[in-house]
Amino acid sequence: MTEKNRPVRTRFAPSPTGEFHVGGLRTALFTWLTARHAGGRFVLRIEDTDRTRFDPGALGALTSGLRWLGLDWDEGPEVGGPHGPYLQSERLPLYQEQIRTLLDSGSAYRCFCTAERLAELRRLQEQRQQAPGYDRHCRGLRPEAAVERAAAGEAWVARLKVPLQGTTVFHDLVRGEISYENAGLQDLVLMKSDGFPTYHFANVVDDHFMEISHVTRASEWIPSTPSHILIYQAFGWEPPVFAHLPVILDPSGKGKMSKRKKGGGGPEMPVYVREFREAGYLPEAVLNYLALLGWSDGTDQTEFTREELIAKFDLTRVNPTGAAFDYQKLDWLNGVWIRKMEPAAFARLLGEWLGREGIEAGEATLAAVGPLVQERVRGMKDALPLVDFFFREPAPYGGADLVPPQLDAASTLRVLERLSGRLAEVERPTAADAEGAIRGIAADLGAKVQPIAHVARVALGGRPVGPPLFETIEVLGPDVTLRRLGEARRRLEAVP
RNA sequence: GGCCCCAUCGUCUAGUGGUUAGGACAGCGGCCUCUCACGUCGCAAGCAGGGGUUCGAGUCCCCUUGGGGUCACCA
Repeated sequence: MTEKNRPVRTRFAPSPTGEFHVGGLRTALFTWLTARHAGGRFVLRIEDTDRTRFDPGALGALTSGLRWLGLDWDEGPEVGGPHGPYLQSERLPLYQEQIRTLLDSGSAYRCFCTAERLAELRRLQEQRQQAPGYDRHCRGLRPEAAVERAAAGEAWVARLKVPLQGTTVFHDLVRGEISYENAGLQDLVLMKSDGFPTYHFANVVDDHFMEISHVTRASEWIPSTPSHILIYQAFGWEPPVFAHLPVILDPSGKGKMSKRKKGGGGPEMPVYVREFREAGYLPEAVLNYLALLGWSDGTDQTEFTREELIAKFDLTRVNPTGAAFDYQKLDWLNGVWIRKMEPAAFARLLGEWLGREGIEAGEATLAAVGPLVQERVRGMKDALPLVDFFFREPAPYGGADLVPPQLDAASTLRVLERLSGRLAEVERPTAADAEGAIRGIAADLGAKVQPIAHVARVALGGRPVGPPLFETIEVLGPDVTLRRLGEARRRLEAVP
């Protein structure tokens, strides 16, 4: 009964009230994929009917966040379209006109109850342990009398006249059949006294006139869906297909992910789209991860490109269960996508991140350093401590840090001296030269390569971990290498 | 509290009456190896509980329990 053969048109309809949350991004992604998969249209509509919560910066956060993941909209702000305007605050005349239809047909009625009366009503209900809700005080008003009071300037809202009996059923693409007894539904407000529509009313009117075929939204909207259906019925309109997406839970799995949570004493985890971007996550990884959060194609595939998602995404394969956000898996996927990058692209990205740290990196060095770390990082922030010494002096270290567990200070000093000597024999040591030198020293001293490499690694980079040593020596060049080896010797000798 | 939704390893999931319940992340161990990663091999880990239906239930039904959502002139 809800199956349609009309063209697929989906919409993402956020309200501009602040930051763009990942949960919203995931909803946008599923909505966008539904349209793209079917070759339909994706609409962006801004639900700014609450003037008290409006945030002027929110629209920009929304559009830049969507663009970041490559979720382009066919109709909406900035691009226009045949069903505009796409900001609800600019569609007020439409809502006024439509509410009149409902008022005239008796499907809606004017309510003059004041905020004070409503508050008192609620207080009494609470006191008597009754279910809260409007008591339909104005439902019985004679229409003519209501019109007169309104004309006299009395403030009013329009409420939906919900049937007192019967059941409202709808088919949800994700959960199947959902039904509600009308007796439990409220006569909800359609138009506010300030002349603005409520979400419920504007949403239905716009979805109808924008010819939306599939309404995809968060599952928190399930309880108001029967009311929406009743509005469609009051107009005599055919409702769209509904698909309520599962909530994204906190990493702990307890409660929905809303406010930022702190990892066990660790750094703050991003929750806003902007924060993910600033933390150095790749859009490919976020797209991939979000798609898997609540959806699966039924195979073992875990890595998906945007194109693969478009080809395979299907709302009916969305899992109804709430899903906990797993930062570790996102991090892993980010590493996967970093490794998939073209080396040149990675080098460029690395350069940008170094730039933010105030490190100016030459293109040639970047191109040489990039491949050394590309497969060893999961996030761009991991790259800094791995490569900084190529572009500036190593982090300060103590002479004792040079000495590996397998050697003593005297032999460590010998390693430093011999390495300098060997490397100085060649004009410009290549990685192969460096390898020969270090393996040779190990053989001479009857030691393993590991401790010898440790000494050199600390001497050159200031840390016991870093990129592959031999290549590092080649990229660093003879001047820097020999100078740092000499510096290391001085530090070692300074140890008491 | 009323109403609605949900329930497979710690996490994300596959499963559509007959499977040794599969994969991925994380964890642990081995291999690779100049460190760290990557890669690779392996281990551990799950059908919330109870009733039915059935020759046979993770799969269907009911109850319990647990979790979530929602009850505004906010969306």
